Amino acid sequence: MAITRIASWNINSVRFRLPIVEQFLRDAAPDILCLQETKTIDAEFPAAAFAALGYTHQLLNGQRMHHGVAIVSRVPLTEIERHDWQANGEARHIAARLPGGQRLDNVYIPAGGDIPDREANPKFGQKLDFVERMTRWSEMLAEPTVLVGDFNIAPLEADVWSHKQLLDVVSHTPVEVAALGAMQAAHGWVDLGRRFVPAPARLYTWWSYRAKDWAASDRGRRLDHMWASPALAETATAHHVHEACRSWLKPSDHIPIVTEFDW
DNA sequence: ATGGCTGGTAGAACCAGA
Repeated sequence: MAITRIASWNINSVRFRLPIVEQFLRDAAPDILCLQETKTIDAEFPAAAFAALGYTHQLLNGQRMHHGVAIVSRVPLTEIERHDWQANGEARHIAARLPGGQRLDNVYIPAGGDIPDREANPKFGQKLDFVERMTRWSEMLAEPTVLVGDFNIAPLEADVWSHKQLLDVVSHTPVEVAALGAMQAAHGWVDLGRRFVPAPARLYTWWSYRAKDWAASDRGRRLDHMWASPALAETATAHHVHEACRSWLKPSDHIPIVTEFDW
């Protein structure tokens, strides 16, 4: 058996942040990296830079300016499909078939705007609808799958710096947490982050750019996740959050997360 | 309690992120 490392990172512009992506790939050496918020059309994706580091297999679903996802890999993979769970043309998902037959889904769930109310803020309703459609998809999904990405929901009290102060803040509201819980139950998804770092231990993947000192204030949230089908979850051997990347030059506001599988 | 920052694109008294 060998170890396969899968990483996920909301990079907040893959072109602007190419130097730190390259540094991460050198340091962490994942076999596969799933990116969200690439913010570029596929024709301008820095394909040659990734290929130069050995990540020659690339699946791209980008768009101009916003959103965009990609999977770059040192092992062969083929595209299965790309869902548009908002039915509005936004590039938020791509899925791959891995060499061992496993399925890998990379998703960027909508942030949902500022106001946690469907009527006052249509983006919040779109976010809930997106999760609802992923729940219907999860119910039907019958193959061993790893689902990673920026879910933009921090479900547990220990996933945020202050449960009480974030109850009305989009990403941690009870309605979002309930929707994500329903999605998790629909396939029996195993939360790999919490399998290896059980609550109530602190586990964050995002810190706002607006803090003067992100590490000192430590007002983090766990917005990025890796889930696996029950049988596949048993093959996971380690999980890491690369918090140091938040302090790198020109950082993303998210950090990369990695799970190792014994495949 | 509020405001605080960032990238892309346009050239903003912008938008979107979360």
